[in-house]
Amino acid sequence: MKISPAIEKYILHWGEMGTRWGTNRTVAQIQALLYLSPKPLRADQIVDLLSVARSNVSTSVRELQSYGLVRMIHLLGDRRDYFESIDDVWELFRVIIEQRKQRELNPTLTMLRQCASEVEQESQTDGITKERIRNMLEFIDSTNTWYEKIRSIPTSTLQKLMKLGTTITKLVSK
Amino acid sequence: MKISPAIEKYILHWGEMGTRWGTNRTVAQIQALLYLSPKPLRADQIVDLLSVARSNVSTSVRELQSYGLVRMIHLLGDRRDYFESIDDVWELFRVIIEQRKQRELNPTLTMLRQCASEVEQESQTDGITKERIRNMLEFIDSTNTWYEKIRSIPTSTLQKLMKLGTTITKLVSK
DNA sequence: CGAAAATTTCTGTTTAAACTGAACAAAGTG
DNA sequence: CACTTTGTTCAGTTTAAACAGAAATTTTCG
Repeated sequence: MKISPAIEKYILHWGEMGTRWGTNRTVAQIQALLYLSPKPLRADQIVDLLSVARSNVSTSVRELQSYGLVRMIHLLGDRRDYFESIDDVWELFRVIIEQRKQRELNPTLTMLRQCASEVEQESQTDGITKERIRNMLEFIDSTNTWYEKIRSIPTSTLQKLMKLGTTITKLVSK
Repeated sequence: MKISPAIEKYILHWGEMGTRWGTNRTVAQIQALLYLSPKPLRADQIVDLLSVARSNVSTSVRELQSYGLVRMIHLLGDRRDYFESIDDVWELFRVIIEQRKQRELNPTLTMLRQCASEVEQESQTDGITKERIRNMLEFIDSTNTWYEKIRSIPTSTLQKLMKLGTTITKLVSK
């Protein structure tokens, strides 16, 4: 595998986006590379293609595996580790969303529940403040339960739902 | 306004989450503070409450205003600037999502379209790679048009839709 | 117009994370 | 069982962003 100009552009962009999505550049670049690669790649190949340190690849790949975005595989008669990314885009984003739920939504929900209950005892706290905490809790709680319903829906159904768009709103408009 | 233990917890948590959402700690903390505050606050009050430098408040508040999350207001006979956050949680998240669309989705879509067209000319690039770029483009394109349909739906309708959950899927299940 | 108040801009420092390279460990191979 | 290959861990360096404090600017008002 060689990096063509178009592929390079993809990988570089993905790396930048990665920093906005809670990982670092290298991790995102490796994911992009593995996603685009028609064959699984070895660590030393990633080193060559992306010009990063061997140790960096080792830790980055481990991170990607822990997210469930990348799998390690082996070939018969070859003891080196090969890596491949999930290639189904829907599955890819399911995994990412699931991770973000675990790391962001759940802790926030816990915090808000604590705050909401603690703040009720605080007589010095303004009623508006208390209401806003309740509102935020309710909102995060809604998105959470919504997501928990949505995540089990098969990809094909989700695709159809997205195509529907605003057609559904007629059902609940009144 | 004083910072009670519960409010402090909220603000600190929000600050941490902010770093995962593309801004820095101070910006997120200020937004949290303004959201919880029953009255608009001045820069010097924010300095006291959060223990950050005046200059830091100045730039952070500007950033929040540029996002459209915070408004500057004035009181009669008082030339100092007061700041308040959007207090409707749904509106809050609409604005955040809109920003992220501008900063992440749109540029990615542009990049993918370029890549998809460029890569077609590259005879050295594997067919699988080309297909994966097309798939990613299609996916991002779908989420984009889906969002553009969704964003104009009034909050009340969205709330009802979210409550529906998986009930809708029956409509498209076959 | 000049002083005081309020805010912004700028420069240097701090901080946290990413990254490298070397040392180390483990796993085959002749 | 030495030697090579492969992969991991660790300590130190680099880098980029956040932040503080001072200086500069703007605004207001007597």
